[in-house]
Amino acid sequence: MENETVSKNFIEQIIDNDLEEGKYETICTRFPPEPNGYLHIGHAKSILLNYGMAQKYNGRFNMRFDDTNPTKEKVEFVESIKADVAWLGADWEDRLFFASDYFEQMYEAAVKLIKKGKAFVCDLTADQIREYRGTLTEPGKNSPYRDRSVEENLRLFEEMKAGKYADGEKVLRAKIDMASPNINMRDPVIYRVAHMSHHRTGDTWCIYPMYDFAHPIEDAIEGVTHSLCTLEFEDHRPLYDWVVRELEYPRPPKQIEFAKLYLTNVVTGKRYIKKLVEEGIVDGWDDPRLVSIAALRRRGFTPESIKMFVDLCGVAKANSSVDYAMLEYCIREDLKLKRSRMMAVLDPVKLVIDNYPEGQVEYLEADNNLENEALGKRMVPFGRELYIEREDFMEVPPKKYKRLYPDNEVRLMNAYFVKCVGFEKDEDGKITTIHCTYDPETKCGTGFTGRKVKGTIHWVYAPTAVPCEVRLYENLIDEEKGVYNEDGSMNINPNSLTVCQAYLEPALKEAKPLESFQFVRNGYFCVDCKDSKEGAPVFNRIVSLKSSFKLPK
RNA sequence: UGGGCUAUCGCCAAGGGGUAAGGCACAGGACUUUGACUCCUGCAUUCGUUGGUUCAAAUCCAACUAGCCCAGCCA
Repeated sequence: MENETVSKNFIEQIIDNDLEEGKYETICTRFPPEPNGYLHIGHAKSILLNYGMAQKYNGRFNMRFDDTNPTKEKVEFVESIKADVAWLGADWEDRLFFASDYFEQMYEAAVKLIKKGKAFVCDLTADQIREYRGTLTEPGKNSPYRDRSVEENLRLFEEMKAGKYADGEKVLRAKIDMASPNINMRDPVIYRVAHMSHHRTGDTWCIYPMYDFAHPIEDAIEGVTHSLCTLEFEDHRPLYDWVVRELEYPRPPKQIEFAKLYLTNVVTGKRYIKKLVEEGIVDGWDDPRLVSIAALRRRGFTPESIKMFVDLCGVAKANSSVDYAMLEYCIREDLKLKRSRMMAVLDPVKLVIDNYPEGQVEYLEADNNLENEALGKRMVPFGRELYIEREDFMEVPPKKYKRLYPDNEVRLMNAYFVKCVGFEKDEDGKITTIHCTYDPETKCGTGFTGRKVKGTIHWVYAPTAVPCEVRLYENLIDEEKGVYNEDGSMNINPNSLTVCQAYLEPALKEAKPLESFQFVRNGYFCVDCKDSKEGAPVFNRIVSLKSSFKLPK
């Protein structure tokens, strides 16, 4: 129903059109990563876009590893990519494919091209091929091997396959047009020799197809109808179409390009992440300050929030960089109704209720989430000695300050009104203890309306408080200066990670890895899936709450 | 100086001849057992620039300008 007013993006318009014209009965999309690294937020856009289109049009979505270059690929990446895609909720059902499964068919396709006189074996070296290719402004010139006979090409290609030639000695090239203004059409290499063990096919092959040749074939074999990829492949589309046409596929797939997703103030470049890891600035490619899928998961982002984010960003063909605040908005929006709101004190100072009986403990009822009854209630211990947030008390309050200060009364969330009657300092002037009196009449839930207070603060009962490590993350990058300098260095924010020794209410001790909560006024937190040991969990701050009152420092 | 693509608010982004949607961000205000949430209100006389066609142009035409991508036997 919310889609009624939302206009269709350009890809949906193309699909609508194709369906109307009867080009395809049902559509099929795919996510085709090369297993050569970890996935990040940019891949999430491609995954959710491809999957989303298949869903929307009741079509199919394939998972396919584009493993045509054994020099760069590893099985570990296959597993991590599958896990990330599944976590995001893109369901490929039983359609998990590998380009390497099609090597035989690709070989046959190459032979077909040779027989049609559309491909030839070339003996030029890599350097020579580059020279012959021409430049952006000058046309290239034909390879001297371009006019070999079909028979000779067939024989040579067969020998390439049989392992008669060393790496780089010969390649198979498509015969198109060396004078094309599009460099991709200047007799592109479509097969190269690489004596290397492939992570799936082992040593069966020593020739491997190039992306431009392999990709359209993969799509065609699987019956992909709309092959969605990023903008840098626009120039490759004529070649994609050429391959599909020359190979005479009956229902040719169609390549559609969209702009990559960039985020402001984050580091996505692999070599930069490597540098950050080496310098010890982050603790790995899944450090919660990074935006790899694994990092976002570890930080506490949900698949739903990432889906919302991708949807909000939209799809278009203009290069753009989305404000990080948009991602933060999405996770807040996703978590606010479905997670419990707990009390945790990040920077504790002791509060003593002078008129509360020493040694007495009572259990107070608290809603886990005021707006979501389904999350239920919990009992929170309360007594004479509490911890409250250091910033919730000020000896000399600034204007509009609503929290605790001498003679002011506030509500202890889920408990009673307390009034500040004094405080203690150490020799450095640091507040050590705050003294209050409480009013039993004002107990939460009794419907007391006798008087009102302006502020509400959170607390934990000191004797049962759970000490715990809490990590607060901020932008990894100094916002003012941008990510990179001309010299390739990065503008790292020195305060991107702050570790607090916090106190949690007892219920939080039971939190499990990846479980997330809202800590009242401190934001959303998630149990670190890596660093949570037995005893108290380690919490990562996912995102802070918006705050319209800034404490003067 | 070759080819391809792009240009609408601080950031995304609709709109494709009939007089600028929406979201984020931001700023006010209301409400409040979180200074959160929620709820109101405000936020492009103007669509890269300049001309042209038209009763009417962000939308059509022309010429500019700026940005991104392409010269891997990477994907």
